[in-house]
Amino acid sequence: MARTSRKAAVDFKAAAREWAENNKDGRKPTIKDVAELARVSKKTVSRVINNSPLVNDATRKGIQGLIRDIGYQPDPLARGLASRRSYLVGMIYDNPTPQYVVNIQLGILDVLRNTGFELVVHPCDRKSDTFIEDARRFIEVQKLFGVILTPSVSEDERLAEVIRELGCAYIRIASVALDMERRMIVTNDRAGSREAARHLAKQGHKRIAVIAGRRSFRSAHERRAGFEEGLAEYGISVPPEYVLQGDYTFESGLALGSAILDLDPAPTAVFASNDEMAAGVMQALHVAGQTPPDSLSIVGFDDFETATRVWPRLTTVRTPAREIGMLAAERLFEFDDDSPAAGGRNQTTPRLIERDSTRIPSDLQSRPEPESP
Amino acid sequence: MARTSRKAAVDFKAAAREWAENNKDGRKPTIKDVAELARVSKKTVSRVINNSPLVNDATRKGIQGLIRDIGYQPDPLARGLASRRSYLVGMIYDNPTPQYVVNIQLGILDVLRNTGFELVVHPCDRKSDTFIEDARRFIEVQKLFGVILTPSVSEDERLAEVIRELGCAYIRIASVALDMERRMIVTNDRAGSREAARHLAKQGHKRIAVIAGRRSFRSAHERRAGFEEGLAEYGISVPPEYVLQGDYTFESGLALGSAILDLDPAPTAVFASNDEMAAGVMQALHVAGQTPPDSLSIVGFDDFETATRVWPRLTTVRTPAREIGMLAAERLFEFDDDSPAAGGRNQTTPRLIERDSTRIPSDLQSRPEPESP
DNA sequence: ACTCAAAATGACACCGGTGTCAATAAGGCA
DNA sequence: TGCCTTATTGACACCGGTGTCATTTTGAGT
Repeated sequence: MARTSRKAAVDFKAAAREWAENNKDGRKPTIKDVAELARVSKKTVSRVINNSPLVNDATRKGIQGLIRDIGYQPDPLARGLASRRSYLVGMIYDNPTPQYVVNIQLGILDVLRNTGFELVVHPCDRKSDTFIEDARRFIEVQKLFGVILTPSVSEDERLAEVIRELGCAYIRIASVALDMERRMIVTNDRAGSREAARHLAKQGHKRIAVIAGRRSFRSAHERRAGFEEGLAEYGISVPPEYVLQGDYTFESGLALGSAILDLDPAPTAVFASNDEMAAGVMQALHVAGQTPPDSLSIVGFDDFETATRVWPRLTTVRTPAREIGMLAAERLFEFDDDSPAAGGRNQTTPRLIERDSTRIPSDLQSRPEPESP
Repeated sequence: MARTSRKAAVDFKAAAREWAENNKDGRKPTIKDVAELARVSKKTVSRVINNSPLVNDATRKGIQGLIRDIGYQPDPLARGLASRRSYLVGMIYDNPTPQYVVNIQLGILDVLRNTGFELVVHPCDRKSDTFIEDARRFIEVQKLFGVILTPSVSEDERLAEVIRELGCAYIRIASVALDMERRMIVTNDRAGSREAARHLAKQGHKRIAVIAGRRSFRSAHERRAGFEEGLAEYGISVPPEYVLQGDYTFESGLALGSAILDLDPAPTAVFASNDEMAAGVMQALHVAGQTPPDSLSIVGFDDFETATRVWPRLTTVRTPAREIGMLAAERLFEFDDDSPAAGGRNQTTPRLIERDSTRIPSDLQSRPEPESP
């Protein structure tokens, strides 16, 4: 018979039965109950719960079985109080685009499921002069295990600094590396819009307008820069009068859409830095009685639901929001892990989804001129 | 000089200064610190924090000032551990429509802000056979202060029963009263779709199709019933072959949209039970080369973003999701309050938003026949 | 001044875990 | 076999609040 421990071996199965019998009133077991049934100290049970290597294997197995049998679950509040760190992960966001927020949340939750960690959502307003203090209090008071920052708060260096000061784990989701690699999930927006540009260029477009995103968002620069890079590969450049300043809202897209109609010479295509604005310019065309993409091809960015709801369906660049959420959560749990083994993927590359809002420019008769770079 | 307390009066301002001086290392104050500075017991401070009426007014004022001055914040984990109830509110949802989820969340958070409570999101899958157990564990282990249930899990009676057993506060958001009034936020979907019906009837439509929502959702029945009620006021009824069974998805709307085109005689209008399906129908028309609302008027339900992104913009019924979230959170905090004074509003009535997807049926020449009921 | 109920406050254990450090057991080696 | 290092375990205080119940004050009434 295998030796289990130097003390008289405890019959863990019997202990579980004992609990079942003596607990007719359905009290939830605590660590003390487990310890007594297993005839060990609370501390040993605690070690098992926390996967401490300082436990004899046989002891561990037995206690784990017992825990399973009687359905013990450590109290996160007590654990949090004692260890000064809760079992909560915060998601701090300021861009309330529903598609984005929800998908990131779902991605994070995919990873959190069954880990005992829970997700606490915390919207904020960067324009508020107390938002940093609010976030600090949130993190400090709740003793968050970690936080995930999404654009555009994720770009706030002061906030990041505060979080670092607090010693809290964090992951920043952004379109460019703003921090140590292991603390970032970067969505390669630049590569994505490069694809968008190539797509239009291949179709033969030459006169292409760009609707830029809100200046204060890094993604706005990345998307625009990537797009111009892509066009440059085909020797195309965007003249200043062809770049319009939007702010990522549908309304700005709508307004700028009609502005585009007044451009002379008229562009044959437009790249809107997100789907909302793309939908806006599409609507502007409809209002003007046009039927895209006949006179104007449109490409968006994000591939949120809107892209497939509008008509014609939007050719756009897909940002895998849910996957991004998952990656962020995964990396968050590796935050303190310095081993070279750690550090999984922390980049996602958006990809072009071709739909119906782009086509060969009307001034080209039959086929495009695919002048490959 | 006003008497403040029977003991030698404590100078709370001086106490605050004392703290500032002796705490160069920036330790966060605990209840013990406050108690010592105020020369009272921890318990008294605790009473002040919890607004217990058992504290002398002068004492209370002083301690409150002190708390403010030194920036004391009670530790939610310790409070939760001791009182067996955390400062977390859970939102349990299964309908991941981003618009809905985010707006409800924002509404709840509007109310939670600065209360010390935080929102924990918990999506679930009603089809999973463990979702009830999962939810139970979630609530029990986290010792949630309360939960807010949104459709359609909110309709699950077994879940509600489990929550009741746990003694947890809860509010159910649904389209009909499934529970005690004070535990419900009901969105009067029936009244909303009645409006939609009246609108079409007033425009002169007679042959009107209906796309029903997912059968297992109460809202599907309410919306359909309300719509038929509204039509009935104008002596219109919907023949069986005009009601199509959808499932609230865009895809079902798309499929059913082309089905509608095959109907003979063709309806002049269709009521889709939500915007997603309405958008689907609209897209089906576009695919078929039609231009709504020329041959077919469309009205949706929800007024999510999609409604204004499609072309023509959707006439629809607005459900004030954010407001619903706020109401739910407000009622949640009154859960145990039996006073008749308690119990604020717990109903919201959607209202019709007229846009561009409905018009006088083409077979009527100039003006509608507004046969008021 | 004395009595007593009501008002205000405090003492102390406890919530359910973890951190620290000491104590004990086991295995390797001279 | 005795000594020393390593592996395992436990004792106990403590995290920062709240619940219970006793104790002290206070103010009205006589």
